[in-house]
Amino acid sequence: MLHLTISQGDGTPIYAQLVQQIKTLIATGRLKPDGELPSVRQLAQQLVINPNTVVRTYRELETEGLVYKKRGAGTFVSAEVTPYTEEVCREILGKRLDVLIVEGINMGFDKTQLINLLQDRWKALEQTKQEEEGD
Amino acid sequence: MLHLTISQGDGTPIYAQLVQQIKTLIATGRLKPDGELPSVRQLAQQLVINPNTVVRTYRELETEGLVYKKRGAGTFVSAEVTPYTEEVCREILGKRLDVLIVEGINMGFDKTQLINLLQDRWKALEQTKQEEEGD
DNA sequence: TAAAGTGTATTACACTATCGATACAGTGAT
DNA sequence: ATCACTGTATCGATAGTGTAATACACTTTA
Repeated sequence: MLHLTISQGDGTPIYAQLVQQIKTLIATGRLKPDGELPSVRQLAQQLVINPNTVVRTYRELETEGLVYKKRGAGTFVSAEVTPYTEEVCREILGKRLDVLIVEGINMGFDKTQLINLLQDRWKALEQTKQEEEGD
Repeated sequence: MLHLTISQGDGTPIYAQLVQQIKTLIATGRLKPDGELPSVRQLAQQLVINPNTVVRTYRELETEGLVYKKRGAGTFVSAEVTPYTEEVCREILGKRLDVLIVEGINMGFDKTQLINLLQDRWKALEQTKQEEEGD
């Protein structure tokens, strides 16, 4: 059973929380390509939310090419990670980096500090992956 | 007069677009500490939007400590950039970096590529700053 | 003090997002 | 064919968001 949690009442929508968590699971390899995700109803029951909310989560992930669905069978992690060209990926990530950089500068960070932070976070993310694999 | 533009009809709210643009102007030094921003009414007229939308923009910026307001006088760029401790800043930026890293991994980027992208964008941002100063 | 500028507060309203209830449709094992 | 499982589609209640209209209060300048 997947480690998924939601915080109700928090401003962020349930489906968005789930999208982010599942993305992380995929990125860190805890959800393998062609691995099956919980069914819409099962996950809904597990989290005590409406099946439609799970549907929306999966649709969002499908739009980004991270999962594919087989009607009547289930929802699975995509083997090919992304439907975008590398050029488009650079553009998307670049724009998001821009606003992050601006925040950083306004908070008094310099380039080196930001890069260090990035490296720390990357390491931490891989760390959690290792620990999970110890299951 | 500030170079501010908005795209109506685009999903992103006007006030959010303005917040981001003004943040960039501050981060790149094109708006100097204690420099005065356009008045609520003036900017509203310039962009053909409601003054309240500008009010919201400025309030957002004030909450983050980037500007301060003098009732009856105007809105100004803060001298001290941020009201947060470095620890809190790291936390905020770190969380945002986490989701960006996950996106990056899912798009097939490795750590080096992401750092390179970060450096490129940082350089580009400083570039535009230089150009503006040539006015 | 008067005028003309500043930001503030209140109210209204259209629009959208979010989530739930419920009925439908495809798939696969028996 | 049937059953039990998948995902799908549609509708609606509700709350929240984004923007506007308009009247208010403070400051500065003359």
